[in-house]
Amino acid sequence: MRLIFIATGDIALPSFRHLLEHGPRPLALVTQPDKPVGRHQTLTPPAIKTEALAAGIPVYQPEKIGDAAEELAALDPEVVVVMAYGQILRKNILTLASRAIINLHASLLPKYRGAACIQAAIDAGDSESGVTAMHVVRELDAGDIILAKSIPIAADETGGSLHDRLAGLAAGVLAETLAKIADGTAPCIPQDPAQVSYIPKLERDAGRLDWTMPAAALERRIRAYDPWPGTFTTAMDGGREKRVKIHPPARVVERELAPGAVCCEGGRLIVGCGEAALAITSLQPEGGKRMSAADYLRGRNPEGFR
RNA sequence: CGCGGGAUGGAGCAGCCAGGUAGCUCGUCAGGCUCAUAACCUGAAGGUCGUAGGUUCAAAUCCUACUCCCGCAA
Repeated sequence: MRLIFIATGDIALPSFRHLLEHGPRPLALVTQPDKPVGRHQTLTPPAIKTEALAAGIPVYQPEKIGDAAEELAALDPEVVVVMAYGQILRKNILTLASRAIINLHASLLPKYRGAACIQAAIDAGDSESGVTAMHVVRELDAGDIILAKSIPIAADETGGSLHDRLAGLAAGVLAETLAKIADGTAPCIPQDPAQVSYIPKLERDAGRLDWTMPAAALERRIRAYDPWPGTFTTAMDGGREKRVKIHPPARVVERELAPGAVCCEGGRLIVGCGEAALAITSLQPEGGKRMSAADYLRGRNPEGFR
């Protein structure tokens, strides 16, 4: 089967490796251009690009994918697989494949269309998530479903752990989907419009914790947004307001505390919330390293979080 | 050279601006007290103050360069 793989995010790595090991071997990888990353703005390639080059797969990195349509069409693909690419696909890409263009999405569609689907499932307190394979249409994540597999969400699940598990699950979903396409048994199941939800891309400040929210919701958010985009609050430290990252795990405890008010209790840091309170175990002050709540409290006496 | 914070016994911090005996909260070790403790009391060990220069009678502190850690931004 002649196949082109279009992906940027690490969530696509296991699926890509599966193709390299078990076939069909991709004709090409299309991924986002190398981007400056980190404090020193080092130009960094997507990890999947590095793996593709190591495997001898041709790599395309167009600024706008539409610009590469002709080159890709020349490869005469039967199937195009898209996963966490990061660009909207225009019509000249949608019509590239002679048999099917499919997308792997890390949610149980039609729930959580959009970029932040993994975080959304944990944030909402769902008991399960999964990977959905669908046909790609113009509207984002709205195509007919071919196949979906689900996995339970653990009580201590983080965005990172779920990301990794869904990445592994996706490889199996892809293999089955390709098999169905190959033998012509791939279904086209329309998404139920009544069940559709859309999760917009997380904005820069989405990780700021609002202490007037119930502790249970904040606990879920701290897990959901770890490691990306992360959650944080601010505290007065040395006469300045400084940002403090909050890491999981946090635990809901019953205390009478005003939202944002802080108290220390046997090395634990307890913060009042809109409903109940949260025991923080791990955090990181601006300019410092990640440390335990007990360490954080040793040299400081926080008046409260905002 | 994108912006900024930081490096001080094992941990987290103060001291630096206005140079002059290394300090706080813990931890560790020893002893005491207690039926008991992440309780309390007493004592002890443990630091070339990131590195290299410079200024000075004298540098954690002032000046210069460098290394490493981190937040923002992307």
